[in-house]
Amino acid sequence: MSTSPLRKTRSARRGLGRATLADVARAAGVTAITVSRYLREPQRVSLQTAQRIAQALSATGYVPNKQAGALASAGSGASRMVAALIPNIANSIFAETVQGLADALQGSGCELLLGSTDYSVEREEAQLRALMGWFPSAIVVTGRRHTDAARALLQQARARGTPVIEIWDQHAASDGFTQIGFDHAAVGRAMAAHLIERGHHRLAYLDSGVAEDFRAHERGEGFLAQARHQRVAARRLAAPRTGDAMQSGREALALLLDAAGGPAFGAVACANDHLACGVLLGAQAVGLVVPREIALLGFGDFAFGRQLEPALSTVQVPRHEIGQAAGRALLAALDGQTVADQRLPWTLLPRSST
Amino acid sequence: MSTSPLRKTRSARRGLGRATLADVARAAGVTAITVSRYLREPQRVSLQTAQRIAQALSATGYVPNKQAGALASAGSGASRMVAALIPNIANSIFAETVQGLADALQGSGCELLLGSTDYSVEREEAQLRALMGWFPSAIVVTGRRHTDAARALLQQARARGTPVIEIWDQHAASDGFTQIGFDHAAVGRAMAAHLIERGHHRLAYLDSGVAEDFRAHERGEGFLAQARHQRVAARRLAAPRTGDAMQSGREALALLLDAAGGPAFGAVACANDHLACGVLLGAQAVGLVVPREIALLGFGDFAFGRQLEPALSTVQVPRHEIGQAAGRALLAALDGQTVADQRLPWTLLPRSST
DNA sequence: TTGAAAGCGCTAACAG
DNA sequence: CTGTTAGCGCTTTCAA
Repeated sequence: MSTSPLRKTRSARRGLGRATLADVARAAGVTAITVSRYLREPQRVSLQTAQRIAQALSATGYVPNKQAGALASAGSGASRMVAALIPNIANSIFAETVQGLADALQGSGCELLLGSTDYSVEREEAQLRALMGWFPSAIVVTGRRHTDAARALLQQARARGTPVIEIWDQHAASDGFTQIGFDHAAVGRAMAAHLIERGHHRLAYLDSGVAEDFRAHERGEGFLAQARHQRVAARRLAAPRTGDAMQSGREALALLLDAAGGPAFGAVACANDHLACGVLLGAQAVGLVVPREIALLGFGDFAFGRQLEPALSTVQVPRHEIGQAAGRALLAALDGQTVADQRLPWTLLPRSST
Repeated sequence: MSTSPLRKTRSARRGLGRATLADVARAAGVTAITVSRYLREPQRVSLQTAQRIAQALSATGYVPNKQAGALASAGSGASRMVAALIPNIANSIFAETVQGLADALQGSGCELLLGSTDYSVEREEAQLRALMGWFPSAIVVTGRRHTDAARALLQQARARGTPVIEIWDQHAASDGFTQIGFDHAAVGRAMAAHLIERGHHRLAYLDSGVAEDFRAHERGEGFLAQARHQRVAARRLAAPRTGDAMQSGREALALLLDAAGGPAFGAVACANDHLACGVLLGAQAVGLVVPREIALLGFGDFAFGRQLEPALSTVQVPRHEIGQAAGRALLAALDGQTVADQRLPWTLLPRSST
C-alpha cells in the first residue's frame, strides 16, 4: 500500500512541500474537513480537538491555500480579492485614494489587486480582462468612461453579483454602477462663481495637459458654462504636457501673458494645485502680483499650496475619503447590504491667491 | 442519463454561470484540454480546430479562471501574482515606486497584490501572512527590518523558489534577500560632507517624526558620523509628527532657533524635502535669509523644492527606478535567471539653499 | 495533433 | 461534533 500508484502519482504533482490541510489533519488525528471547520468556525469544534489542531497548525507552519479555497467556494463567490483600477498611482490624488481603500480593507480579510491604467481606457480594458481571471469579489474603477468591452465586462460581473464601484465621479448619465465621488462640472461652476464674486474679469481655465483626464475637462466645462451664465468672458487653455505638472504650470505662464508681458487674464482657475503653484511661482518670478494682477485658483488642496505666500486658494477634495468610502461600501455589499451612490463633499477654500 | 445524479450534483456547485473551458470545448467540438492548449500554445493545435476554438471562445465570452489554473499548476509555482508590501502608498516616494513596479509588470502577465503596512513591522507580518495564502510568484517588501516571524515566512518562500526582494535598502548586514536600493548611511554622510564643504558649521539633522522610518534614521546616523569624522559639531532633532510633513517642518523651525529668535544652527539637513520646504518657508517668514543665515538641505527631490526661491538643495533618489528595477529583477528571476543585489545611484543636487 | 485520467487543496452537502 | 463523498476549473502525465 505504501507504494500504491495513487500515492506515486500524488507526490509527483504535489506543490513544493508546503503543508496542506491533510497534513495538519494527520498530525492532529482528525480529517481535513475538521481542520477546515476549526479555521473558519472554531466554535463548531470540540475544545479537545481544537487544541490538538492548534498544535498541529503551528507545528506544520500551515498556510491556507487561497486559490484552492476560492475555487472550492466558487459558488459563494468569495475570492475576497478587490480589484482596483487607477489611472496613475504616482499621482498623489490617487495614491491617497488607494491608501484610503487599503485602510478600509484592513482587517476585513480582503486583499487589494491593483492595476494602473495610465489614463487610457484601452489599458483599463486590458487590465480589467486580466484581473477578472481572479474573479475578484468586488471591482473598483476610476471614473465612468470605459470602452464598450470594459463596460460589458463590468456589467457581466455585476450581473453575477460582484459589486462594481466607480470612484471620483458622480454623474447622472451613468451605467448604473455605484458611484462614489462628486460632480466635477459643479466644482468648475463653483470655481468660476468664486472668481467672479471676488470681482475678477477675463477668466481662464488652465486645463490639464493629459488628454484623458476627463474629470479635469469636466471641471473646465462647468467653469466656462458658469462664466457664460454670468456673462463674464472666459477661455480654456491647455497646459503643456510635461512629466512634472508644476513645471508644466510654470511653462503655461507664457500662455497667460499678453504681448507686453502683462497678464492677459485677470484670474486663472487651474486643473490642479500643481499647475496653479507653477503658475503662481512663475508669475511672481516675472514680477506679477498675485492676486492683484492675476488671481490664481487651484484644485486638490495639496500640502504645498497652503505654505506659499500668498497661500493658494483651492478646492479641497476628499481624496482619502473616496477610497475609504469605496472600501466600506464594497464590504457592505459583500455583506449583502445594498449600497447607494455617494456624493462626497468638497469645499472651495478661499485663501490669499484669489 | 440527462438526469444522472452526477449531473445534478455538478450543477448544484457550479460557479455562477460563467463559461468554463468545458463549455468552450463543447461549443468547438473538442475536449477541454485542447482548448487549454490552444490558449497556451496555439501552434500545437491544428489550424482548423484553432479557428473553431477561437469562435467558441468569443461566442461564450470565456474568461479563464486563474485560481483553477494556479491550483492545477501549483507544482510549477505559477500564480503570476506579485505581492508588494509598502509602508504607505500615499507617501509620494512609495507611490512612485509602486507605479514603477506596475510599469515593469505591465504586459508580463503578472498581477500586483498590494499591501500597506503603515510603517509597522507587525502589520507587515500580518499582511505577509495574508498575502502568502495566494502563493505569490514573487514578493517585494520595503526595507530589511522585519519581525522574526515575517523573516521566517520570507525565508520559507525563498526556499520554495519564490524570489524575495527588499527595496529601498542596500546594506551588508542583511538576510540574503535580493536588495534593490541604496545605502542610506552613505547618503547621510554625503549630506554632512556637502554642508561642511560649503563652509557651514553647527549642523543639525532634522529627522522624520515617524519612529519607524528606519531609513531616515540611518541617514541621520551617517550624517552625525561624518560630522564627527570631520570634527564639526552636529545634532539630531526629531520633527514633530503631524499629518502633514510640510507643516511639521514649519513647526520644527522653533527647534532650530535660539533664545533670541536667531538661527541656532548654520545648516540643517532634513529627512525629506517636505520637512525641508516647511523649514525653508517658515524661516523666510520670520525673516531669516537662506542660505546665508541658515542653509537647508532636503532629501527626495520632490517637484516643489525645485520651484522655490532659493531652490532647495536636495538628494535625488531613484524613486521610480527602484520599483521598475524590482519588477524587472523579479521577472528575470521567474524566468530562471539569478538576480543580484542592485545598488541604485543617487545624486546630491546642490541648488541655492545650501 | 488530440484525448483520457488523475489530481492540485480546499469546501459544500449530507450523513451519522 | 465529526466524517464521507464529490466536485470547484484547470493542467499534468501518459497514451494514442
